[in-house]
Amino acid sequence: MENPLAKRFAPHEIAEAEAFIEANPEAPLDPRIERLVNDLIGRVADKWTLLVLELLEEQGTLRFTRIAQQVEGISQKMLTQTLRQMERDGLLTRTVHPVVPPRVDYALTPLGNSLSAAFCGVWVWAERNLEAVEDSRRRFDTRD
Amino acid sequence: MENPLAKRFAPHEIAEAEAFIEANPEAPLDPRIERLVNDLIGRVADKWTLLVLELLEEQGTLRFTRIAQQVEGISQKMLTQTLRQMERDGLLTRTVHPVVPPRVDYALTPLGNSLSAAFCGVWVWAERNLEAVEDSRRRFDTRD
DNA sequence: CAGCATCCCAAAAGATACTG
DNA sequence: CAGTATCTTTTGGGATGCTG
Repeated sequence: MENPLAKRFAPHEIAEAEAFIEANPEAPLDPRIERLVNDLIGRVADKWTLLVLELLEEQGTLRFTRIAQQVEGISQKMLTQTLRQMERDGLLTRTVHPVVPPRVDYALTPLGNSLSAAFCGVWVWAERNLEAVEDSRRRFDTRD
Repeated sequence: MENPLAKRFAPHEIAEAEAFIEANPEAPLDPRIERLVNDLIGRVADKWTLLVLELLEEQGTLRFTRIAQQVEGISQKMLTQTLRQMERDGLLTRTVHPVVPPRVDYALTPLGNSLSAAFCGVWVWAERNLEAVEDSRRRFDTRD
């Protein structure tokens, strides 16, 4: 199994931990929950996932080939993999139309849209601070 | 060179493009800038980078070994690499104290703190939606 | 068209040993 | 202590062929 921890909790266990966190924002997380959150962050804070997420957010429903064309540099294998993982995590829906030739549509779920919104601050940060970062990199590379 | 695009722009070129973006939020980005932003996102939206960022945000100045202890599962190689990249991007400072045994302190810069703040929404999203995601994964794994 | 399967190579990550 | 150097393992990703 890809993530052995993913099945150790009943939904109510997670819900209780969640409620506890909400009530005690300064309390340290349950290590198991912390690990699940870190795993989740690890999956969504992925280059391809982010690019697909933003593309679907901007353009709505898209077919496999359209996504492949617009996500620069992604291989078909990684796109398939990324889409499957996002589907598994509930970020998008995959709709297969029984026609010839086959047609498969991908679209964000409300959960996917909310994640995209959560990342908005990071995109804004990246655009706002691009110059500062590039400056820092130049300085670092030319230091004695 | 790690990123051949990183040195093709003078700061004022980037600044002008930035201003244009601010003035035309719906206009498509200059492809070169878009690429730089994507590269930057690719570096900061990295599992280890995020974990180190949050750790330093919460605990302030930390030494190498303290970070290694608290970032679960990171190897010293990846930690060194991650810290160097973050330093290069201007997210943190690395202070070497000339003592025996050696002591090296790491602390976020204002830029690093602002990135951490930008990621706040993502952490909140992950905690809030952990249960929904885990449910989705269980359903996906047990589908017919 | 939208993929899955397979093979292969390169790059990234991990484990371990060693050093100023 | 805070790394570097080295070696091994894992993963990423291109290429190709095949299928419903």
